[in-house]
Amino acid sequence: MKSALHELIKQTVFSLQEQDKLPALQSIQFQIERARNKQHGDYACNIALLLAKQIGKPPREIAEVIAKHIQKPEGIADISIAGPGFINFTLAQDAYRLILEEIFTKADKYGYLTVGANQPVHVEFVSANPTGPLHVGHGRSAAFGGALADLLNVAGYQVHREYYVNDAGRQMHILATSIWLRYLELCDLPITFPSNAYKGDYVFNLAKDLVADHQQKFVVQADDLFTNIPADEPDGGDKEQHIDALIDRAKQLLGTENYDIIFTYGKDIILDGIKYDLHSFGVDYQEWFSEDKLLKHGFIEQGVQQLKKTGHCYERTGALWFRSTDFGDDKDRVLIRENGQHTYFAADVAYHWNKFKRGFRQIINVLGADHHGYVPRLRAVIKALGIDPDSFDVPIVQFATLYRGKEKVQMSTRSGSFVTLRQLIDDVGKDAARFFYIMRKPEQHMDFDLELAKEQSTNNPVYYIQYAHARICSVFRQLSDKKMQWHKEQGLANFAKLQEPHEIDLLRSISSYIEIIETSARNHEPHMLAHYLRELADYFHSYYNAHQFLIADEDLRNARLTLIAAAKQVIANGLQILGVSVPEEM
RNA sequence: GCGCCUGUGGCUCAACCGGAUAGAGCAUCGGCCUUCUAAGCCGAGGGUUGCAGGUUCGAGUCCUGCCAGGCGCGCCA
Repeated sequence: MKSALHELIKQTVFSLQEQDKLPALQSIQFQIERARNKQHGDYACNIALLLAKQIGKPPREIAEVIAKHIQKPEGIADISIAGPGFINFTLAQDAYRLILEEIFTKADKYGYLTVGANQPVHVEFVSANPTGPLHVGHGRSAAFGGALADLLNVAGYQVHREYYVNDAGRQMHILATSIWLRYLELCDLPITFPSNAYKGDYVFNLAKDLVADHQQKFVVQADDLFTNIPADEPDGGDKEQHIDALIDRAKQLLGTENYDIIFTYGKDIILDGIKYDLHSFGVDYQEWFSEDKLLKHGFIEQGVQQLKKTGHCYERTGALWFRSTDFGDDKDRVLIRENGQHTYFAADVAYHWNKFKRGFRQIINVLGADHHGYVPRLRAVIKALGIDPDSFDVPIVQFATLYRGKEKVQMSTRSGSFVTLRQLIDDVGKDAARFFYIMRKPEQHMDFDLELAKEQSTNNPVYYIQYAHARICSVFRQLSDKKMQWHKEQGLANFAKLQEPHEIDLLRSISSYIEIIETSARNHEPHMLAHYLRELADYFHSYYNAHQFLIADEDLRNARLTLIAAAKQVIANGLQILGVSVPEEM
């Protein structure tokens, strides 16, 4: 309806210009939007306000000329002019009936749109290094990315969810070495655990399993281990040098084969854990794309070559640089180091080139706030490679500051003191956790009080929405008890009986679902859908308290049941997109 | 020092490419269950949208400068 009205206004103004009733003007970007206040009808158009200046007449006057010449379309009951010069449209009752019919026809597919035109979209999110379990910070990216992907899918895009597995870097070696050192501790060797190693309990558990599976196979002499290793930070040394030396020593003492066993073992178990956690959070991927794969397939070389071809690369002090400052970055970036090794950045160049080459027309890369400094150089790469910058979006998900009551919870994977996503799911539940995250727009910093989320779980908006759905189910369950029946067709036939303000409010809300899907998908803002569902549930609960559904008047009963059945369907479809379960009873 | 994000009732947050009287929830106070689930509903109080300018018919939204908080500024990943 929104786009139909937009087209209608456009045509009307055009024809008025041809008849010289309005001066010819440059094309103008006017809007049709949902009226915030229901006294203003359902839709409002601001075109007269925008034309006023160019034409030099009061906006109301222009609005009247336009309104007078609009051929009132089907489904519109009233056109009026209000306020400073808005043209307001009020939907006819019959328009609502048609929407309800469509809801029943399409059922769980209601809300699926074609605006995406089946265009392939690549959505990358979370992509945390597999050096430890996901924590609550990743949870926000997972909830947002998952909902966005599902939203785009519903909007008609062909969505590909991908997790970039950073499994070839130094951090992974620190992990392997950490596991091995814990293993040696368990085998009663005198180990001073490095300050820069991974200290989480999960490393202990991995080491324990390693002992169980391989017994003493990886034990070495303690003297060999620490001899000639540069001092750790607490001893006045450098923690980076210390750990790097230990990694080298581990490879040397264990030999390639045994070292790889530990390395792969740690990586696989942790990655499996991440997959499991995300799966139980309702987030699944089409592909887990590993950095290792980029390397082995020569993609990094390809990506760098591609960038070189653009002529924006140069060599200096033995390294290969990308002149990202040509594209707005604040400094140039190294691709290939002096020692011949590629940088992380080079891998990312290759990865994005690879995404593009796989045929994705839109690339969405959800990043945590700690990586936002990376955006300018990524954008520079996109531009240099000749990819349309508008097809590349990098939503930044801000941190959630964790609280336990009034106490701030410090998080650090290294120190091991953090709340895992797993713990969060176990504590507050998948539904509450996901909805809580999704309700906030990603760029908004948010406070997450674990205690409150737990204690007040019954006050969480998610239950409020789910309850609305369960209540409707309950009403229908009781039909037979009261020896009543519901005939949908009778309900639609008696649709005009729905004249109560509560009923109109609910209808209005239901009728805007499609637009919410479209807008939130277009803007990459799933939180809009969350807020909408809250509001829809609100209208339903008010209606529920004000009127009876299971009443003697058969015509009215059918009409009302038809209305709430439609509400139920919309709530279910919306929650589905957000990854929240849809209970039939609570 | 530079860059990005944020600043909206006591608290947590909305406000759909700038629109009409800035909206919800929590908390507080007052009402509503012999009636379809009270995990609900109805009502009340509570605001100079961080501050100061600017742009225009119109600014929470855009621009400039401050203030405050978060994050980032490696040939690390």
